[in-house]
Amino acid sequence: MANTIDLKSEDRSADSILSWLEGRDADLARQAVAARADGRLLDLTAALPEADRIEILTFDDEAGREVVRHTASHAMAQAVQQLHPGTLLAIGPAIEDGFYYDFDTSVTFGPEDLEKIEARMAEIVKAALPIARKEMPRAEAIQFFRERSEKYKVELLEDLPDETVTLYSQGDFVDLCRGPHLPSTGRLKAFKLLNTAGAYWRGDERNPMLQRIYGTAFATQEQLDEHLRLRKEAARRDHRLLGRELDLFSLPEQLGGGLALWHPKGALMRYLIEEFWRKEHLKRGYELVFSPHIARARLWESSGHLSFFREGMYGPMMIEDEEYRIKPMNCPFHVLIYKSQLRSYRELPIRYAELGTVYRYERSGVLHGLLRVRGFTQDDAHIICTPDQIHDEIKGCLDFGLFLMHAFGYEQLEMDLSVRGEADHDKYMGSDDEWEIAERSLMEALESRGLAYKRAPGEAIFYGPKIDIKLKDAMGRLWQGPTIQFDFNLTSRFNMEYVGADGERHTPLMVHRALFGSLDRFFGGYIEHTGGAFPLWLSPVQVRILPIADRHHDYAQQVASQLREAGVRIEVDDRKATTGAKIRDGETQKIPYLLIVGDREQSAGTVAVRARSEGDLGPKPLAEFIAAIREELGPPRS
RNA sequence: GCCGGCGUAGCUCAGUUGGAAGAGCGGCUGAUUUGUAAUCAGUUGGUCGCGGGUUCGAAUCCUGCCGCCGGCUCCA
Repeated sequence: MANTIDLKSEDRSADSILSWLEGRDADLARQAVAARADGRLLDLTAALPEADRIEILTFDDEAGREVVRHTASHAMAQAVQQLHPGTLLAIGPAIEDGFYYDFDTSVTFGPEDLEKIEARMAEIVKAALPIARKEMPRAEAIQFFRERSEKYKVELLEDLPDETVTLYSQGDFVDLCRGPHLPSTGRLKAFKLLNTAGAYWRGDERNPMLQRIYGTAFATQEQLDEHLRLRKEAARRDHRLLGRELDLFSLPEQLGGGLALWHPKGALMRYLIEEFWRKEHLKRGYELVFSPHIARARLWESSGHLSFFREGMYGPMMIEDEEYRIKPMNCPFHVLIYKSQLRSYRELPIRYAELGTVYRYERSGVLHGLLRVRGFTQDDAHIICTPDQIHDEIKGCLDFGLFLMHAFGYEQLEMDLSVRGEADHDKYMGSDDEWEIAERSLMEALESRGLAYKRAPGEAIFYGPKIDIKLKDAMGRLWQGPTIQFDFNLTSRFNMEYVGADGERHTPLMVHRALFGSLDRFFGGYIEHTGGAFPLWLSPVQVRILPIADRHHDYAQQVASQLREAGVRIEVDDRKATTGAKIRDGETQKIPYLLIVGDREQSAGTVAVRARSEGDLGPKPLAEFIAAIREELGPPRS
């Protein structure tokens, strides 16, 4: 947390914040990276501000981390320019967990280059170069960078609105930068360059391709080591590796990019997830529907998808001279079900839910395991209701989403409320009234549940505002979770109506809602979250029985049939292998319980229980074991 | 799609200067009858991603495709 110091009675004669702080609190001065007063970030080299209070930022503050990483990115850029003169600089910001810098250079950076650059950075750090801030009129800065042929910097400057800009320099290196920065390169403690990648200038593929180097920096070597350990752990948990090791799914080349096969164990898990999902929906008053994979192109014209989602859709196929398309979304089908009759307000709310498989074109370069595919199943639902009902419906969606995520062990959630931008209301569908009621119902739902959320103006989709829930996984990474979106587009395009109590026709409100989003992606993320160690209710094999020798096979089968009767998914490892090898295989397969049975168990009618990653729990009567796990055999309860 | 890297047995990976395709794991067979994370032996397994070229000779060099990986962009 930021250290706030009252300045009112302080002696402000020191020539910088840093020297003032050194006289006051040497410890804090060592850890300080920047300061903040009146909401403005300041370099430690700046003079003490007029403000009444000052916050001293350290690496523990988010803004402080950014300062450290941004300074690291400058040190990297300096190292690159020293090693490869003529390299042009694009941008080099701090990002979540690290930083990057984009370069325009004729050399191609490989892993060896990263080591060399890192070594040079270490020299720059050792030299403890003072970092100086300089204000300059924009025109002068343009002239300065033009002389150095830094065309990207010139372009950035030309787009800046401010008449005065700031430059930061350290040794022979100068960069356009808002700052703040550490007072000296010597204050960088622990950093590491991670990988290289191509990146378009300003993210636009019509622009030149630059070379990006990613790195990260921390306040201490221990923190950096921990971060690198987590990265390694994440790589070890990669769902593509676990998917093969646990025989859950595959994406064979012969099948085509972005198309997955669910193997029996993965399919069983998916079945269990879907069964849970369906039951929970029925419990909450949803009605399940099914829809086909293709539809006349005209339907997609009516819905507008052929205009605003065209690039995501696969090409036409002709059926009896009529153009059809594979569905990229389920919404129009649900709308047609709604429109199959004239609806009364008494029927509302209507909640249609479907596990609908959709196909979307994704460029080959973005495909990634199950997380990014071309065919996937959405857990889609559309709620159609009156304005009176909308508040309760949104709360219902939110509660449902939170329940489901908790059921899968996601405890840390972040909420975004995406609303219209201030201006430009023309580009959005729906009336001001509709937007107001929609935004209010979303906001109230979040607030009634005491959830902290981030309001994001301008982030709404053109057809309505939405809540996005993000999940933090076991390795601290954020994933897209449930989304609750208003849709003013389809209600209007399909002229959806209901007859109100007044006998008049009204346009209902429609909410599009997905909780898993994509079952495929959710499953991929869940594999990484759990590392393949699934809870009992989802484990394809819940218990494996390991007879010690052949003479125990009969007893093992007896144990197996009793467990099977109790509804446990079991296997008997009757291979001719040592018990050690069987245990190792069971642990590798991440089976929750291994039951070892030998002479002692056979004569006592017990099983020796070994729990996944907990080890030997000793012998237990079988009935006792069954009673102990019975509660966890089924899905979580609401 | 673009930039960069990679592609050798089911998996993980060696393969020197262009000169007879290898190991471990897995699979199969046999022996061992096993007590809490790998018993031993034998054996099987290859269009060296695909096509074209250079060469007396190509896994190795050149070239065109395909796929995968890290990113860019977009999003579930």
